[in-house]
Amino acid sequence: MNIGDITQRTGIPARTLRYYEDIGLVAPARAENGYRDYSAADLDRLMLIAQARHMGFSLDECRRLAALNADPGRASREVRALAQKNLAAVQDRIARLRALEAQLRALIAQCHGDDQPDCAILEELSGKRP
Amino acid sequence: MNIGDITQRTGIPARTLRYYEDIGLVAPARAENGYRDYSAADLDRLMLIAQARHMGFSLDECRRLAALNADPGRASREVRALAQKNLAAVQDRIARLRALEAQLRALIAQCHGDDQPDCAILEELSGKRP
DNA sequence: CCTTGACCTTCCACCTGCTGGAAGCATTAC
DNA sequence: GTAATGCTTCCAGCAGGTGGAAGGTCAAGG
Repeated sequence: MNIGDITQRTGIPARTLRYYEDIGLVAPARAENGYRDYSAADLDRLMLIAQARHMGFSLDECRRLAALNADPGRASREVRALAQKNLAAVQDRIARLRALEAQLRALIAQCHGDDQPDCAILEELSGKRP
Repeated sequence: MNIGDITQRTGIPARTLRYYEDIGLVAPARAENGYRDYSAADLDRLMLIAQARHMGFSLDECRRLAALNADPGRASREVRALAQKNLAAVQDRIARLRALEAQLRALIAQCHGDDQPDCAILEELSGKRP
């Protein structure tokens, strides 16, 4: 299959597929004419990668997931550990963002938001308030 | 003040302060010896920027916040609008991450996580399940 | 007075995960 | 035959920094 077919089936832009080859995430064969010639296995691998990306896995984690997927002797423990690491990272980010949200809300609530220059947000940010 | 003093007072690494100068976010004077010579106003500006970065504002938003802070004729409406745009972005990211979290939890719950190779996570990700 | 160590300077490259454009072949459609 | 896609490569950039090398400066101690 040509790169365009893979794009259609995985939703990954051609550009990104070339990038994935650059970083060694996938290694399609080449046809006589120099075009990338993706095998069914390449497609499978890229499908997995596309899904994993949607689930927030980093490219490096995708690489490991693809390796595990291709390894018949794998232990599902390893896969689960990767997923749990990812979950923890996601939860951490959520926690941080929620704290941020609360702070922003508080800031916004204090600002009049009118034509006048006095602004509680700027006061807070520039540390002019204790 | 030297760059090290600013680092101590703002918590922004010297490296990053130089970067901020490169992108025109701050423009300290230079001493005879070529060292950056930050004024009190520069420090104030960087304090604001450091706080705004903590609140998730982009560098471009920081630039605008700093400009508003320095403008006595500003309308607090503008500051508030910036903050609200940021809040909306944060909320959007939280929503996405929460959806992700739920998906990851579901995946993890289905995987045995033992020595065996069969793994619900890989099955889901590689689309071997409907 | 000299040396040591901390601090400062510049430059250039690298990180993640792409994305954009230009220039140039190959293939396909009409 | 030619025009529109589709493919190739390379180079360059986005955010927001971080890392290292090579070198100038300054303050303190012996």
